[in-house]
Amino acid sequence: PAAAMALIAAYVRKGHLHEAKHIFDKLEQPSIAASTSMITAYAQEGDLERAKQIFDGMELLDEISWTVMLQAYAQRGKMREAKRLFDSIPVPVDKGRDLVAWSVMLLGYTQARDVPRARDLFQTIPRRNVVSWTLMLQAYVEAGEFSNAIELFNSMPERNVVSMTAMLAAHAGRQDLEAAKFMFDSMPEKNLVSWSAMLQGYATSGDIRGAKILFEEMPWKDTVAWTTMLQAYAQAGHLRTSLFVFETMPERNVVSWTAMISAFAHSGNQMDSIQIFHAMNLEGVKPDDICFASALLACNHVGLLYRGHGYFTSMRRDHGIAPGREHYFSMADILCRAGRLESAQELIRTMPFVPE
RNA sequence: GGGAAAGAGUC
Repeated sequence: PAAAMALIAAYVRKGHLHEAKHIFDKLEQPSIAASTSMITAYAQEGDLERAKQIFDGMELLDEISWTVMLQAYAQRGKMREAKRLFDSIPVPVDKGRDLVAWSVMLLGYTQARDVPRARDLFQTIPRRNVVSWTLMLQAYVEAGEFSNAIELFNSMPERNVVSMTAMLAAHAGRQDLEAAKFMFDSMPEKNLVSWSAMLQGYATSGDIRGAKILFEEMPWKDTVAWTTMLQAYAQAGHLRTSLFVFETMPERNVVSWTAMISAFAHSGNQMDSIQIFHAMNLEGVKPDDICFASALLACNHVGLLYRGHGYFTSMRRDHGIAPGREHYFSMADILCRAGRLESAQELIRTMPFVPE
């Protein structure tokens, strides 16, 4: 049973819902933890119905199972459902409401760009911690309410490396290199994310020289940092250097590959993009929706009808990815360029989105 | 043994 739990947790973490379910189904008396893991697994798949089914079938619920179900709704933007559930969570009179549940709600409103509700909720939290404050900061940042973000940051009772990095990243996002650097230099503790955020600050400000210097000073580098550097060169038009970074980095994930595909496509080398896309498949790195969008864009620009169509159909068939708007539009564009107007119209007519 | 905040790719 304990071993089964460890297995389920491992499968869920890797996104292997089927394997997790297989083990879960064999348990006669699933523990709260096992059921909670399965809720997480279904929520990851976007299958809220099954997630709720498990939740409703549980005899005992604890703080974590409530919060996981809450998160399932909040992550999918179902804030009305989330709020209903939140209000039905029993609150122990002595301890008060679980802070994590507050955080999940706050994050949900942030992702919904609902600053008024986020602020209301934030002000209702009886004992805010640094996570609550950082979430509220992020709500302002993502809604573009920068002066509110600054004001909140300055009034935070406590800051840590995460909240300071969030503020640093906000400065970087506005290309305020001075403010970002000032924050970076004033941080008593820096981790890989802080360094990476600073690196991104240089990159988006077009200071490729500063980016390179910082990159070489970094005490640790992961794939995110390497890809940021790759992208910095690509955006500055240094395609050769970008490719050099790509070939030098110790590991490449789907984001690094996609950055390279786009770098070639944006510089007019669409055939190189397509070669990179193939090399990625040969390496066994699974393309995701964004990667397919980039590959389709490259096909579109050089008018590769059959290849483009091959990618488009392969998305669902081989990778289980539902084509989104941009995939349909790219594909329709490819068809148009090839003179297949009626096929293009048919595709747009049958796509599961409202055409604009 | 299961839950919350910060950094990279498309537009």
